[in-house]
Amino acid sequence: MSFYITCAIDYPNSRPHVGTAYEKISADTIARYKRLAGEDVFFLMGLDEHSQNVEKRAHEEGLEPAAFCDRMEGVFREAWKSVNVEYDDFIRTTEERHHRAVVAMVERANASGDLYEGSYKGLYCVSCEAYYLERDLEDGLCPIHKKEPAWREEDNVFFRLSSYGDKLKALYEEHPEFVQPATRRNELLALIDEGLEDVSVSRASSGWGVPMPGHSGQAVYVWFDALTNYLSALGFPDDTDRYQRYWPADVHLVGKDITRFHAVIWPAMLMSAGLPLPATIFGHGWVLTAEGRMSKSMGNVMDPMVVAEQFGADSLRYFLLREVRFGRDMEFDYERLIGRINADLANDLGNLFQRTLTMAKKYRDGVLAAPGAGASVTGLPEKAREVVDTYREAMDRYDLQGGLVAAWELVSAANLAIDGHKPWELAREDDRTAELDSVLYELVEALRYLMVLVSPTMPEKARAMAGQLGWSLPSEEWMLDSLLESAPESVQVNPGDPLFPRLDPDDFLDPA
RNA sequence: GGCGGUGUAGCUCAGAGGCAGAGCAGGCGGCUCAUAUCCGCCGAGUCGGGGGUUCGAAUCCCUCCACCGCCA
Repeated sequence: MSFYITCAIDYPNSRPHVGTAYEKISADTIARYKRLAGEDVFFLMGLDEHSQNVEKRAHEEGLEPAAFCDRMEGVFREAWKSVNVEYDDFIRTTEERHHRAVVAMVERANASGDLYEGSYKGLYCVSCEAYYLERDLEDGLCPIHKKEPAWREEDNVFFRLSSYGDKLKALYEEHPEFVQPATRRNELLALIDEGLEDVSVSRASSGWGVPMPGHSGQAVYVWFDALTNYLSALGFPDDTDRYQRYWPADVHLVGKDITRFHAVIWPAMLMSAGLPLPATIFGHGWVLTAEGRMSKSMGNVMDPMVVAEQFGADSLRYFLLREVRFGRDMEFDYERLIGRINADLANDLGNLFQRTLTMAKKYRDGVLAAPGAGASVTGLPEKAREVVDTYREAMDRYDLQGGLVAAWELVSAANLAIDGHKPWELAREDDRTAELDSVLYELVEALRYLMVLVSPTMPEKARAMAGQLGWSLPSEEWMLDSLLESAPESVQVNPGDPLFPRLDPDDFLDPA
């Protein structure tokens, strides 16, 4: 089975922040999980470069937009690398392959009779690249940028979104999973029920953008440009192998603020073009700070590279995914981050690894053989299988938090089993060596399961665990099914450095 | 203004007619393999307020308050 997952493409007019990274980390974790589950995964991200803000920013930097974007591509790629995000393709909307796809989508919509010329006039905020109604302004200013919008009137091309209401409604009803989480779906159903209005799909061109076919002086506006990236990365409009394998997408992962465009305009565009629809639009929550949403205009951004450097990329990833139910907003707070790292990673998981491997080393010189068939001594193998089921069930619903919670049930069970069986006592009793062998082996097996369950969220730490467990299978070959079927005959473990050192909050938090 | 959501322990939240729960934080105890870790025990919370239905309400109904989202 193939699995195609995309992120929103980002405006490169400023550096990515932790909020942007959250989306990529979530998508990366889903992609890695799907690979574990044995699926043929394609994971896409990229940049949305045709924005007037990008153009403006480039000129402020004294660069041509194209050169500026080339530079920002490096900045984004470096940021994603720093948080262990690995994608299969990186699409830029200024690429030739993308232009061809955009033109094809416009032509298809036109051939379906869904485009027409009209005139657009109103108050326009250049920063938002959007028109405002008088009543939506605050003291005559754009509510987001606090700038005065300018009166603008222009002839544009319009898309007949209004004629897709019934089809979208039917889509939502036949596929309740199309928009997730449910709260977003409810909002959009209400929106559709109120009646959709046609949308303008072109703008007067400054030369930066895809020229609107058949309308000189006009550039394709954001919908037909940006949304189409999901197709262009697959080679559309050519009938490529990639397109055949991966379209339609399984999930478009986007921020809750742009879920609407992905769940209304995008499927309408695809219907108009006669193309299959994606299975799910998932609207994730925002990363908030005490001052509100993390965003450039709030001036409260945190650089993911800096946070990853300070706390470890995988620890940051764990925190972001474990802290709240996926889909909801989360508050990014250093005290909480450190609390999670210490409680869950250092104390529970890290210490479990350390104590288990130390005992294996001390009592059996690190070499453990599989006990004969039969019921386990600790119950851990049975627990592990149960946890894997819960884990898969959660992850398949994109409940990334639930997957981690399930894995931690095994962590708890293993810590409990150690206290229950007291290997240090068994080691002193000559007639109980077989029991000690079994206990140690079952514990190490539990660690092997944990290594795999945790690998989508913490790929780097999973490799470190693999090293200590003497597990040499390359990460590409890690799969849940083979994990379940092939318990090793014997293992040779080597305790190493603590996986997650305990953090002292005083080292990170201001005494003030 | 319309639609929807939320309000439960110090904090974050789960529970959706049948004895108020989990994790974290805090307190006490136990263990010694371990990263001051792990294990166990410890909760006098008007379940936002008020009214109602019911043998029984965090849970269902009405109403009010506060906050949030979407739309206008």
